[in-house]
Amino acid sequence: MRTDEPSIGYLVKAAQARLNLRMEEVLAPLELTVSQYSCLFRLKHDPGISAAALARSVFMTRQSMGTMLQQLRERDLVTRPDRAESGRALPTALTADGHALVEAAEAVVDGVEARMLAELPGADRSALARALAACVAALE
Amino acid sequence: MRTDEPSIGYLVKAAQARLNLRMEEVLAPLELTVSQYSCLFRLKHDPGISAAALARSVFMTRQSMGTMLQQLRERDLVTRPDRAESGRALPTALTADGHALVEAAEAVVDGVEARMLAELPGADRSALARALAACVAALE
DNA sequence: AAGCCTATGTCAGAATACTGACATGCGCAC
DNA sequence: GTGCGCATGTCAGTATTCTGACATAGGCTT
Repeated sequence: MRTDEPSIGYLVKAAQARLNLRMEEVLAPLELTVSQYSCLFRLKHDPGISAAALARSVFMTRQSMGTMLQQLRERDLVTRPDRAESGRALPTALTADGHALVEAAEAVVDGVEARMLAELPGADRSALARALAACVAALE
Repeated sequence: MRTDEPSIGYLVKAAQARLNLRMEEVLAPLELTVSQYSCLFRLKHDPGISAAALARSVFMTRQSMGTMLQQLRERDLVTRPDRAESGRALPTALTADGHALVEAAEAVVDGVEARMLAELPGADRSALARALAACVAALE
């Protein structure tokens, strides 16, 4: 009798927790937290995005993103105008330093993800991605 | 051309974030946070567990668990001896109130998980569980 | 044009979880 | 038996993120 299998919700949390832990380990030498990396990564693919949209894409509040962007700005990793040309949104983007750093970070983070998926054949990876996307959509 | 598919790491984070959000919503009427629910849930299945082991099982530090248990103790949801019979570990368990509350919480949380998996056939659910477990193990 | 709604950015305060540190108690090697 | 290592619990301080609130800017309806 095996009725003690962990729920899928718990497995999702477990996977996220371990992934976060391993990412912290490899990002620490670069002086980056996981949140900061996520932010820079997103900025690389969406330069000029607003802080609020950036926050939503990495599952944070815009207030927290505000303080984080201030720190990244002090390290000259991102740029942000003091005033908006039109509207309230301040378009944020990477500096050259920020771009270089996020590329270095991507290399080590890709290593972690590769390690996580090492035992999964390609077909299983696709199925996992589709299943997770379905879960996300169902909780919309 | 579609080369912008999100990584599995991002999907894991997205699923966990949305799941947490929906759990917060349904647990709020019970005056429970997700962390508190996780703690009570684990205590239901492992009465007498130590706070440190409890913390590990819900991916927190033992320090944070200490403060959380203090709060739960003040609400008479858990019991904890002031001194250990042997060793340092203080065996923690649910009170009758705690047991009743966690069962009510399980009902609403199960609803959220059911909603998350609504679109997935049974075979896909098994595959998802196995894939997630493999990811967790690979990051051990 | 005026009013309403929404989104963005920011300030202030609170909650939550973390790291570092230390004492205590057990088990194990020696 | 003694010393060492390891786990647990707790205190103190820090960091991160959150909620609540407000002002500003644009779109949309009327």
